[in-house]
Amino acid sequence: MEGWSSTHVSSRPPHRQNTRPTMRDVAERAGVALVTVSRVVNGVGTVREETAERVMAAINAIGYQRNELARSLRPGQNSMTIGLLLGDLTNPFYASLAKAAVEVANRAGYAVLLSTADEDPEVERRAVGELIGRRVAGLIIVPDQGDHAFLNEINGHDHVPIVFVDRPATGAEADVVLVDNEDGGRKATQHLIDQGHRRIAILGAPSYYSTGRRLRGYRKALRRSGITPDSNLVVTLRRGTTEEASAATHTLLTSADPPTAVFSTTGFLTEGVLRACRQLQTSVAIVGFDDFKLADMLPTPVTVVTSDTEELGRHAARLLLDRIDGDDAPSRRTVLPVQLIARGTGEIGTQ
Amino acid sequence: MEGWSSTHVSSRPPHRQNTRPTMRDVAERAGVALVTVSRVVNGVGTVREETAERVMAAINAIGYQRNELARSLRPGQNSMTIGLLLGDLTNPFYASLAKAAVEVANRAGYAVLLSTADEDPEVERRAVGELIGRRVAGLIIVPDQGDHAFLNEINGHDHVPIVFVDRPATGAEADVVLVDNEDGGRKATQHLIDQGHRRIAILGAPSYYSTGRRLRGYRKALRRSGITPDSNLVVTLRRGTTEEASAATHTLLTSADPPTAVFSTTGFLTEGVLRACRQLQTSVAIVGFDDFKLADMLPTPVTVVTSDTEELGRHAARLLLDRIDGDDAPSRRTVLPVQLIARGTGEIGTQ
DNA sequence: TTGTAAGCGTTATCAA
DNA sequence: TTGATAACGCTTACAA
Repeated sequence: MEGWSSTHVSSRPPHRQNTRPTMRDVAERAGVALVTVSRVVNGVGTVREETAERVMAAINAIGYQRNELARSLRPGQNSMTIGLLLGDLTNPFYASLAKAAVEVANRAGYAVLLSTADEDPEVERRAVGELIGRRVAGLIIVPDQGDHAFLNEINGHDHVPIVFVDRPATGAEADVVLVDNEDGGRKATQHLIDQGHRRIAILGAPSYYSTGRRLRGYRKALRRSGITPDSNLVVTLRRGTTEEASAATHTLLTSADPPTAVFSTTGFLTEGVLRACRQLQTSVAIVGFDDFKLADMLPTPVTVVTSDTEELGRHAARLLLDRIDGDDAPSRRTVLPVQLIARGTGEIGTQ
Repeated sequence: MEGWSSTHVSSRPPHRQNTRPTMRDVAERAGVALVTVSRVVNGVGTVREETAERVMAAINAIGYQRNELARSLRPGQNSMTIGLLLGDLTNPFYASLAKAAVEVANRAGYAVLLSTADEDPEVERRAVGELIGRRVAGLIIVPDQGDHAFLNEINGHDHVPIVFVDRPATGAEADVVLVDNEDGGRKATQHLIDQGHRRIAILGAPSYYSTGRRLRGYRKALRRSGITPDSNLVVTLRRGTTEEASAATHTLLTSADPPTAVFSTTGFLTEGVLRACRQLQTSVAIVGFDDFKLADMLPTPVTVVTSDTEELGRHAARLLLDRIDGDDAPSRRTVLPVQLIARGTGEIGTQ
């Protein structure tokens, strides 16, 4: 009853849904076998010049384009797609990270599946699942807090390399690309000390990795200068929003024994500090972690410590591509340098 | 010679490369047929409670996860992936667009392939090819200048819906989601007129769609107020960078008959105008198109006309998903409203 | 309720 | 140099 094996079926079965032309269509049109088309498309094996031309003509005529999904189904092929999992793109930090990573990946022929897991471990877990389900060849992740042990299976047993960016993931062992948070904290604080400040407050987001390291740098700088840390000047916010930072600054500056300087450890927080100052019509010395646009255009240009965020993304992508290409050396930890840009707010002296 | 049809092959062929477990692995472990696993995973057909539990147990035991790539190879299935093609993510406009689109898509179960084609038509064309090769179910594109007729085939014959954002594509017919550029231009200019200005310059990026419409609004507002347009006050930059805008502003303000107000038609340009003013230690009245962070914190807070960029992205994504779901009504053009936010620079009077 | 078989578009293997 | 065939992991008919 099956006619298909004896009769040469020249046209598509009627129930066909996917409408894009396939190698079979090209082959029919060029009057060659399907496998010959494959050889031409991939430039492997041997095909007579004239045959190849006929195939190419057919390809152009019907607008054939290789189906990468089918291709990656074959053993030994990867999907030529990586996954990128990070926070809110509205945060310029994540935006430049993404920009740079996409650039490197695309240039190497990889597509990028972008997913944003906004600080929610459960969302993050689901997102990773979606990406793995699409068989990404590797993952770049800015990990949230919370246990990431579930990634070890992916990275290890499943051989899907993972690179963490900006902070390591607790419970998971993989490559990490970081900025030198501790040195940044130290540099920011030291700069304020150099301007004569001794009562220096630090504003931190919740106990993320970065905040902890920046705080450590802050403490080291104080200790080195013989300044006794005042725990009233160490403020850890609950969520790390601009509004919280603004409120906290308000409290600090209107307290009995206010600080003369503030080290704010993220871009959002710096904005909050600035807004509070404006509202109070005061100014304190400020150094922020992370540079931001127009920082130099504000009434008092803002002094910051910063690192090259795009380089962070580029490096992560390059590292991941190396891993995908088979580099199986032990996990690497890269730390990018941080530099201070003095613009004004950090140079406001004590009275 | 083929033993495979008579002998029950219970273990994997040795040359296996992809190491993730498959339905076959689950089936073996649960002692059922592969198709039963499929039924359980997809919740279709009928499976006895007890059998389903055995299958689920096996799935959890070996950490099975459905291969979406293989799945989407079947007729009538789509890849559950859309493509997003836009400009430099460092531009907050694109970043919010992407954020919103990704959010909507993910929530609907779609993954997003992100590609950035930086104002280069050839790069854009290649990027579209890569996305189509991965069989995206739809495309959201912020089109560059240049002919986009090649997209008609994709949108029409191949049934891959396309939604253009921020500007229509020349030569291609598809849904478009825009902001009301002309009204924005009109509102910005009218606001300056209302403050008493009559010599109002306009700074535009190259003749992109948006700039043209904003310019038209500018002209209409002038005409309506009986102001004769001065062509010396209409400046079209060659690339639209901040630096160019700064230089152009410098030229304008130091000319024999300088304008008393400037309408800058993009965020980058507005920054350039502000920098030039600072450098010259002058101030002119300014209204910018597109809001930006810290606009309200600058020495003179910046007046802008703006629309809801995230809504732009959300709307585009929702429209695309509708199309993917089969909505085949004629192409739609959505225009989002623009509002003016008066902050200071627009309210600087004449002398 | 469960299973067999065919096929989605591609590439690797082997034979002609 | 070219082609027939199996297989990648999955779902949809159809059969038991």
